[in-house]
Amino acid sequence: MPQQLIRKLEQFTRLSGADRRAIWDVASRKGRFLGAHQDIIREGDKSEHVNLILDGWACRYKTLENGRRQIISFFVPGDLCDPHVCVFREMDHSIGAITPVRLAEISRDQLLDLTEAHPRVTQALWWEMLVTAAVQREWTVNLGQRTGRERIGHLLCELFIRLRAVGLTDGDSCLLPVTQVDLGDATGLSNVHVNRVLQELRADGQIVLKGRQLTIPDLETLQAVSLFNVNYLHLDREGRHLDANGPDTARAGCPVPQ
Amino acid sequence: MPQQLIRKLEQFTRLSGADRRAIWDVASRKGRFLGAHQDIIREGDKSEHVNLILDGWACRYKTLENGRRQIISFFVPGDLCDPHVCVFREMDHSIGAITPVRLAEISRDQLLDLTEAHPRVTQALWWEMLVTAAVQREWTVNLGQRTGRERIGHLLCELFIRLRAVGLTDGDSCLLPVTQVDLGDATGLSNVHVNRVLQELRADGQIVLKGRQLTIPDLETLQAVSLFNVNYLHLDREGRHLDANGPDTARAGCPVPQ
DNA sequence: CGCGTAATTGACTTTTGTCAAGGCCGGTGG
DNA sequence: CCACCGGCCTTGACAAAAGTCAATTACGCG
Repeated sequence: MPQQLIRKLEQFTRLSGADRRAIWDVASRKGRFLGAHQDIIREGDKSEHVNLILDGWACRYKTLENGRRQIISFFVPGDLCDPHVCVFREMDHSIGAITPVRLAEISRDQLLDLTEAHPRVTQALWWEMLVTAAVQREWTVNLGQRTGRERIGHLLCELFIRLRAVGLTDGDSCLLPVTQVDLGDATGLSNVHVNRVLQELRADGQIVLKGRQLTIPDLETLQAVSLFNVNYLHLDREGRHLDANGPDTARAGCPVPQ
Repeated sequence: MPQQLIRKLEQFTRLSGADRRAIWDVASRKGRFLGAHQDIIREGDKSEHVNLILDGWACRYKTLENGRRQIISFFVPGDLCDPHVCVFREMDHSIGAITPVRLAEISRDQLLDLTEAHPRVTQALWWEMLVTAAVQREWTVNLGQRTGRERIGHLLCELFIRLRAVGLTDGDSCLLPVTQVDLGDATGLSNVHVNRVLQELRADGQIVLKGRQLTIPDLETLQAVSLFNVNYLHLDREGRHLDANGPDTARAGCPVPQ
């Protein structure tokens, strides 16, 4: 079931059959199902394990005292939700399901065993964690410096490319199971403005969005007008220098503390 | 010279004398000086080591094709700049000095030696890295959901509290060696608007800002009107359960990959 | 003292938000 | 099969927040 995670990690480095089986194994132990709009974990809770999204979409979010909500990141299949495992006493944000979600709960010990036995996986999980941080930085840029239209365009480019990296696109189309309110909460725009921006993008032929189906006829153009530079996703097999050797024996710190 | 780093790490857990000496040691090997506005490392460069700020302020930033710049985070003494060491082929952003800066360059191997010998330090460095990520998330919220005034107020609260955590405040005052343009680049506001917001905050007695000296007469009030919740900085000795024991021998993954 | 950077101010424009009403559409129950 | 319901999308009119431009002032530093 964790095809997407494996596929994503292989954007960074090549994994052996044993590596893949080990990932498959930890991801198949303990599952959980949630309905749309349910919280996977809430601000203030203690996070006990890492959640791997197997199916569906989720998001990290925070709600302010004045009631406004910011979506901090989106999670799609193959994403790991909270690597803070056991360092922080409690979550400083919530994670909620957008669609119905199926996830695997991976304990800290399972992860430690996995990484001790599979240094290549360790490297790949490090890469995954650092890409997550890079995405967060890019969101800061998005919210701070781009216009409404650029923000939405940028977000759609990012989501499309991330989905493509895990095999969840179909040509130039993908599912986009989020409401316009969600898009607004992620981009810092009102739902009304999101609506208008989407119409503009549609009118210019830059997107086709009908129901939950998104089509980007010309990704390059959308990227250009959205000031989207794909570098921050680091999808270009940066760990490929490891491909030649057998199991990597270089010292590799473990991406799970304690 | 790395008093601030040590002091900061002790916000999380208690360190032994040997832990502190080991940190002192790696931070004293190789230093570097930069003038204000010089780049410590630039987008596209290969990052070879972790930079520890010993003195001065720096910032992470990105420049878009249209010339606009977003400051993604501020670094003050005691902060570690780029833990991406050697996973990514190249930096996806730049780090620049705001004031003249003195920093320590810590190689990956030094860090690995340090963490292998000092599990408590490993834990603390994990905590530091996760706090950095939490700060980045909070910036996303700041840019997405707060008004100009709240954004500036929030940023000032954060900086003041971070400085206080490393002993760089003096009562209710601290140095704020950034221009209004910098504040704008960090909060997504124009310099003109930053100026007006600062005047409002001054007029309401919420800050005193003269030259590079910032005073916050009533931090609690400023926090309240800025929707600032300190939790995300995780300064409350969350690792204090480790205090009692001697050197911690629990498995601790290393916060430096490869 | 003079230069250059940074801060300030005013007038005006643009972007985005708010409010409120109406339309679409899929699902459900009679 | 159809009417109704609720969530989501769409639209218009207006308001508020923030940006831009341009000129002026303050201030630190050599």
